[in-house]
Amino acid sequence: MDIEPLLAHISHHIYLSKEEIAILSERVNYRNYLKGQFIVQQGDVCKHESFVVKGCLKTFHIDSEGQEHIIRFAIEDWWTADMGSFITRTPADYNVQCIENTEVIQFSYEALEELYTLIPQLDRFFRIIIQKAFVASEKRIIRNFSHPAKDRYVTFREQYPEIEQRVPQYMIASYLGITKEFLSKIRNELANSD
Amino acid sequence: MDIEPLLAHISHHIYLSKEEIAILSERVNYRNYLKGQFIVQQGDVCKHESFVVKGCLKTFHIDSEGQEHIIRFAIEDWWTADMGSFITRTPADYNVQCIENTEVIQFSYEALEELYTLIPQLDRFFRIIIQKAFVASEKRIIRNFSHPAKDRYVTFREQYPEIEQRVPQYMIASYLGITKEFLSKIRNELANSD
DNA sequence: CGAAAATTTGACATGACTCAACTGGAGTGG
DNA sequence: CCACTCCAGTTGAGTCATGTCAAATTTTCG
Repeated sequence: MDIEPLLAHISHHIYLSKEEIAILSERVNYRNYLKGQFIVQQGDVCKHESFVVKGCLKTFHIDSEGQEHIIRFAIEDWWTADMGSFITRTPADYNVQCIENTEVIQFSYEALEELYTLIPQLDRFFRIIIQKAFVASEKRIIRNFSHPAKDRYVTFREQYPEIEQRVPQYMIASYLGITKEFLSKIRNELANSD
Repeated sequence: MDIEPLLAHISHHIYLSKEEIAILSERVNYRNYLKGQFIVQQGDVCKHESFVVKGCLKTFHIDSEGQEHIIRFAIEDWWTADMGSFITRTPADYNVQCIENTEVIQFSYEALEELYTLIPQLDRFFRIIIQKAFVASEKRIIRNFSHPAKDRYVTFREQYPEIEQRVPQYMIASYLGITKEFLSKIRNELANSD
C-alpha cells in the first residue's frame, strides 16, 4: 500500500518536492491482482498506466486465427498498459494479464492528465521513459529481421535472465515470434552443443 | 529557411507564445541535404533530431553480414534521428540517409536540452510525439509476427501510399524484412490475382 | 495419486532465402 | 541517335528455417 517504490523510480529521472509527492500520492491507486487476472482486455479501453511494484505480467495480442502474440513482459519497476488505447481512448489491441500475483500502482487517464498540468515535470519523466521504450522496440524490430530464432533466444536469455526464470517457455517462444515446438528444438540444440 | 512548417506541426499539440517561438527559432537550424547524403552514420554519435520540411529519408542498420535493414522512412512533417544514440550520446546503430534532396530543421542535443528548460511545454510535445511512435513500433512487431509478407506488403501500401510511390522497391522489401526477390514474387502474385 | 499443463519429439509441409541469369529503362557519351 | 553501361526489377532452381499436426513424455499442483 506504499507508493515508495514508485517515488524511488521517478526520482531517478526528475526531482519532486514534498508538495508534489503529496499531490501525486492522492491521485494514484495501489492495487493487487491474482495470477491469471487481466488488467486490460483486448476490446476494452485501457483505463490505467500501471507501475509494477511486485509480480510479473504479459502483454499480448490475439490475432484473427486465435494465436497469442506476446509483445512484452513487465516485472518490478516497469510500466505497462496498452498505451495506444490509453492515449486515444479507443478499444485495446492487447491484453495485459498477470503471470504471478501482482501489485501495481495505477494512474487513470483523468488523474494523469491532471497530474501533467499540476506537475509539468511529469511530462519530462514520461518523455524519458517512453523514449527508452521506443528505442528498445525499434532495436527489437531489427533483431527480429537480422537474426535467426536461435540467436534471438540466446540474446533474450542474456538480456532478461530473470524473466526467463519466471515465465513458462511457451510464452518466451511467443515473445520471440516462434512456436513452442521450435523453441524446444532450439533448446535441445543448445544443450547438446554446450 | 522558414521554420513555419515546424511551428505549424508543434501547434497541433501544444500552444507556444510569441516569445517562446522566438526562443525556439534562435536555437534550431535549417539545413539542406542532397539525395544520397547522410544525416547520421552508424558509429558516429547522432547530433540532431531532424524535422523534415521537404524530402524523404531512410533509417537503416547494416548488420554483421553487410545486409541493410530499413527500420523506418521519413517524409514531410516527420521526425528522424537515431534516438538511442541522441539521448545517450553513444555511437549510432543506424544510418539516416536522404533518398531525395531534403530540407530539415535540426535540434542539436545542447539546444534541445536548453529548450526543454526554457519551454517546459516541449517535454509534453515530445512525450506525445514519441508515445505515438512507440505505439506504432510495437504494432509493427506484432504485424511482423502474425502476418505473412504478402499481407504486410498490402498493409504497407494502404498505410503509406505516398512512400510506396517515392522509394524504390528494394527498400520497401528491406523495410518489410524480406528480400527484394521475394517482394517481386509477391507483386507478381498480386498482379495476377486482381 | 491423478489430472491438467507444459514440454518434447518426429514426420512432413511451406514461406522465404540464395544465387545466378536475364530483362528493361534511364542516362551518357561518341 | 545509336551503343553502352548501370541500376532496379524479375524469374527460376534449389535450399533452409521455421511451421503444423499428432503423439509421447515430463512437470506441476490440487
